[in-house]
Amino acid sequence: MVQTLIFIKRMKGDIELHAPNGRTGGSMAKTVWIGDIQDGLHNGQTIELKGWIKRTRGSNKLRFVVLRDSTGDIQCVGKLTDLGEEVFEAMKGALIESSVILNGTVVESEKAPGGHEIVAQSFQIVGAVDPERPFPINKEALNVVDEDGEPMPGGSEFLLNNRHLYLRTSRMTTMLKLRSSAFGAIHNYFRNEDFIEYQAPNFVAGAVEGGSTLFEVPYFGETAYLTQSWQLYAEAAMPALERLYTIAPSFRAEESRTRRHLTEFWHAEMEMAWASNDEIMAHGEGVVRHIARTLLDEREAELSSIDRDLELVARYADNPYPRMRYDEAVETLQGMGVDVKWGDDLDYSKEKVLTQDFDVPHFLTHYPKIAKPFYHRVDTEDEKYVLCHDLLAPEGYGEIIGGGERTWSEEEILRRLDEEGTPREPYQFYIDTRAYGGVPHGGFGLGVDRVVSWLAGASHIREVIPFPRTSRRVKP
RNA sequence: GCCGAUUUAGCUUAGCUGGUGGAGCGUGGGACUGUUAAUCCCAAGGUCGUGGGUUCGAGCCCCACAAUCGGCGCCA
Repeated sequence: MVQTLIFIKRMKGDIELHAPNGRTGGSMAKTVWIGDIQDGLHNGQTIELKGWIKRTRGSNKLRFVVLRDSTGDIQCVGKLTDLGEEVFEAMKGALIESSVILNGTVVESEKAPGGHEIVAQSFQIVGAVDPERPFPINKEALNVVDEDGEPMPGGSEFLLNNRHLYLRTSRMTTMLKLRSSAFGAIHNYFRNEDFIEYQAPNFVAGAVEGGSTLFEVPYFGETAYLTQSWQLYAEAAMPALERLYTIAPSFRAEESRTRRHLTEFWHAEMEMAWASNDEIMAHGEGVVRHIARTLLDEREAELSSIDRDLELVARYADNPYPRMRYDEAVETLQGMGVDVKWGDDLDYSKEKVLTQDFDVPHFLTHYPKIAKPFYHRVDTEDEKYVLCHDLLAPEGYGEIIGGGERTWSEEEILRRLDEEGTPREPYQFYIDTRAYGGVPHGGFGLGVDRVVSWLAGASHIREVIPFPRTSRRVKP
């Protein structure tokens, strides 16, 4: 199909936009972005700007209209003498979040926020906002604080109910940009390391995580479940692709009421043939550090705008992540007077104590076999342990990676299932994959939302996903 | 699943020992030619989450229910 190509100059070169040929009678494509204006690319030019009204102020002869688009904010000045009575009145009556097209001259101005402003020559409202129904999110709604007076815009019931409108406010827009860069960084990391992207089904027949609750879905007279992890299906493809990864949603029907949990979260998972626990961990460290580095390279201004300490993020990008065996962690905790005994799983309250002195993420390895499910491979050097790892983020953000070597021989996996009293039948396809050329292998799952939440310094994981799903909320 | 809270105008909230609810933002009207979350004046806007109880009288005390938030368990 023939399409009209419009080439637009942006900071990073030419961007191709595709407009339907002739059908709309002309192009709606936008050619000027606020971010570029504030970077000085349009000084002295007369331009056409398309955007939304963020705020207005002024007198009855001079109006200031702050416009926003996806790249930033800019102050526009409208003078009665330039615009004429009719257009000036329209500008005066335009409400917040009206969409507008404004023509004017870009000037440098020390008085304008950002250093530039536009002196308007024309002003046209595209989508008006009704005064009977003004944009409900105002500065008061954004002023939500918790009991300690800390800003907590993600915790307001009103903002959660109006999430579809909250998305366009500056904090949420910033979080979505950080999130995008994090997703891109994960793809780049694994592709650069010769991993192949691979998709597993979201409807599944059985559990992956022992103990985690599954969401049931009616499935043509049968019951299916929403996947908790791609792992079992990734292991099936491991002999074909050897190094594979995905970024996909996982679902867990846990009534967790914490700032680290969602019922639907984005899971970056990798699986790797011929790999030891140490080698898998090296990729876990590699991808997390690459995400931190990418955020600094691509989103420094955004991180600063939400008051994130850039030196802290740089520390996470530039330093190796130490490894600590489970036994050592337990001893450390006991030394701190924490009531924990060997064989206990380390819950969040203990993780928090353990990580309070960490200045970078730490791996915890070699958990007792009794604390982990059957697919974790037993350490041949000491069969009390399994070859696994968790990566714990500092600043109280908790576990961001869980992974390790998999039980790979058919004989051993059957023994582990029997030891646990887990029935074989639901895992028959998984056991089958061991019967034909099993090899040592492993992988990990990374909670993408958790990593973004941590690196952004968010007050709640809800802050970094557009429409959070928790045990109490599936709307909007 | 467990524990702890909250619910007053569109939003954010004040409300004393129980005696007919105040404000800021937003909206409408007015003033102002350089504002920076503009400012100043005026106005409209409330069956105080729902149901019941105590009382001469309930936003406030008691009970139930509902919605939501925070923390824990579990995990990414």
